[in-house]
Order: sequence, then structure tokens, then C-alpha cells
Amino acid sequence: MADGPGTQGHSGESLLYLTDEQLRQGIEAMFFAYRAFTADPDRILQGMHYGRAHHRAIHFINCAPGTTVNNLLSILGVTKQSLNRVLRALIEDGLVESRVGRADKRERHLFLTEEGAELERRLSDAQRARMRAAYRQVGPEAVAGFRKVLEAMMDPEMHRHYSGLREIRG
Amino acid sequence: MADGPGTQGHSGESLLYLTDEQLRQGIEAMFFAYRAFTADPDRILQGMHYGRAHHRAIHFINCAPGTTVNNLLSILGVTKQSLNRVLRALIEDGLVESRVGRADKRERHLFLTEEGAELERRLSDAQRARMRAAYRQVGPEAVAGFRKVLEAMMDPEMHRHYSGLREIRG
DNA sequence: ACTTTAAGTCAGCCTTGTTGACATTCCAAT
DNA sequence: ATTGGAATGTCAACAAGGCTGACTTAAAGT
Repeated sequence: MADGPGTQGHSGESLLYLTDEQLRQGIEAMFFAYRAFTADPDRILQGMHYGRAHHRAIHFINCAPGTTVNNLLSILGVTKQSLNRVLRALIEDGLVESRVGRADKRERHLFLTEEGAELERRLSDAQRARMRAAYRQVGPEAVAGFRKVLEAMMDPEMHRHYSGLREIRG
Repeated sequence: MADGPGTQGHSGESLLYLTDEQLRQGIEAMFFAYRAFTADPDRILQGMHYGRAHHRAIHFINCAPGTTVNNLLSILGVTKQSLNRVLRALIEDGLVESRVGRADKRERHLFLTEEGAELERRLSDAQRARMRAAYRQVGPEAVAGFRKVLEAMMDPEMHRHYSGLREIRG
């Protein structure tokens, strides 16, 4: 290991909670929790010919209605070919509407149809229910800490996207 | 939505922080943070012909040396065919050793070789570095909250595996 | 002896990511 | 007005890593 246990503190503060073992537990907690986090939507989507990629597209189109394909691309961090495959399916099935831009006609602005919004609700209801249960169980201070750590883990560019969505919704 | 904003409190407590908007922010934070969380190991593994699945196998074999294939299977939550493909590659490349069980000769006990342990260190150093930086930034109380929320989100069976690893390591 | 269990293997399929090449459309600058 | 670049779309091919189903082998258990 780069640091032996207990040797991480170049600063003078109390950093006893930063042992490799503590960090390892955090890593494992992320692994198991993320599985749980995606399990409910995955269950809903399996059978309809959609997957996690469709869920993500639907989520972020719902968040920022009228977003362009390019913007969605940079939020999701995938290639346009990957996104296009997913988007094409959603448009063909009438869950997403793609409108040619008024100012810039090269751009396509994406919106959920009523049917798309309905699926979005089903998916996010399930995901929020799990989140809500966890939040209730641990209380507001733990939730604040949870959010702080997640935000601190993001790369600056992701953090920009993350905060950007916040601003849109007010 | 199942609940309109502010209508989630069936209990009498102060649950103002449980608006759909707060929950949505938590969901997005999980999405972006998990991407960041896996980014460093992914970068290390790309080019060598391994991926995230190999990383997971290596991680948990390192955690619980001598674990059986069946045990690893239930921790990872994949099929034996999926795991086998990954394990076969790691064994062929000399990163993992598979020993026939002494008590029960049907079982194979898995260990990292020196080379395997070396890659494990490279991967977990990178992942721990990110985690450590985030932990330092937010302080011990936020970290405690982070862990509490993640644990509360897990399904009981995952939580069992998660705690189980804790017990092995003491 | 018979059944069950642990592990491994083969074949095939799906989703979702990747590259590379190429067409189209349109804006903007020369 | 033409040209260059940007945004989008599309085609093809490929790989990782999930999945199912079928089947073998060896060892345990009963």
C-alpha cells in the first residue's frame, strides 16, 4: 500500500478515521449500495425491451426538458452512437419527442411525451422510495454527510453538471 | 408522483428535507459519484485486457483469501458463467491461484498470487486516494453519515455480505 | 446405490459501451 | 456565394460483461 495504516496524516488533525480499513469499508459500501440503488428500476425495465441506459436518458430529459443531444451526451458521459441507439428506440416507441431547434436548426431538443413521463414516474417513484426509506432511517444529519461525501468524490466536470441541473430546477 | 412535495411525512417528525427534489438530488449524486468512484480503476485496467468485473473479483478475493467460488458468486451477485470467464482469465494470467479444498475436494479456494496482490494494490490505492481526499475534505461526521445512508440503502442480503466481510477482517 | 452439490464448460443471446467512416444539414466567416 | 466547421444521424464492426440452458465431472451426503 502507498501508506501503512495510520500513516496517512501529513496534516496534524485527528485523522484516525482515515485508516485503509475505513476507506475499504467505504469502497465496499459504495459497491453494494449502488447495486441496491439501481435494482428497482432494473426490475421494472426488464421485460420491456429497455435497460439502465434508457432509464438514464429518460431521467435527464425529464430533469431538463428541451435539452439538446449534445448536452445530454456530456451529462451521461457516453458516445453519441451509444446514446443515439437508446434515443432512437425511445423516440420510435413514442416516449421521447425530438424537436428541431428554432434558433439553431441543427440541434434537436428532447422532451418526454405523456407516455414517457409516465414511465419516468414509475421508475423514479421506485428509486425515491428506497432513498426515502434510507433517509428516514438515518436522519437529516447523516443525509447531509452522505451528500457532502458524494459531491466531494466527483470530478470537477461532473460536479459542474450536477450543480447545473440544480440551477435549472431552482 | 406518488407523493406531492411536502406530503411525505406520515410521521410527526420534521421531514422537510425529504422533498422529492431532495431525493432527486441524492439520486443524481449517486449517479455522478459512482462514475467518479469507478473511473480511476477503469483507467488503470483499460489496455490490460481486464475490466471492472476483474477488479471486483480481485477485490473480494483479496478481502477474503481462500474464499470459494460459490461464496464469491453470492457476494458479486452474478452467474457462475459470468464469474468463471473472469476467473479463468485471472488464473491463466497467474494473478489468482485456485486450490482444491482439503475438507471438501469439490470446492476451489481462491487466493491472489504475488502478481495479483500487486495489481490489487495499484487499483485500490487509486480508489482509496479519491476516497481519502473526499473524506478529508468533508470531515468525520459527514463520513459517518455517508456510511449510514449507504448501509440503509442496501437490501438485507447485501448487508449480510457487507457485514460478513467486516467480521472476517476483524 | 442414488441424489445433491460445487465447479467448470460450451453455445448463444442481449445490452451497452467502444471506434471509424461517412452523409446531411446548417451556421458563420471569408 | 462558397467554404469550413459544428451538430446530428447512420452504418458497420467489435468487446465486455451480463444472462439462460444444457451438460460433465467429481465429491459428498444419505
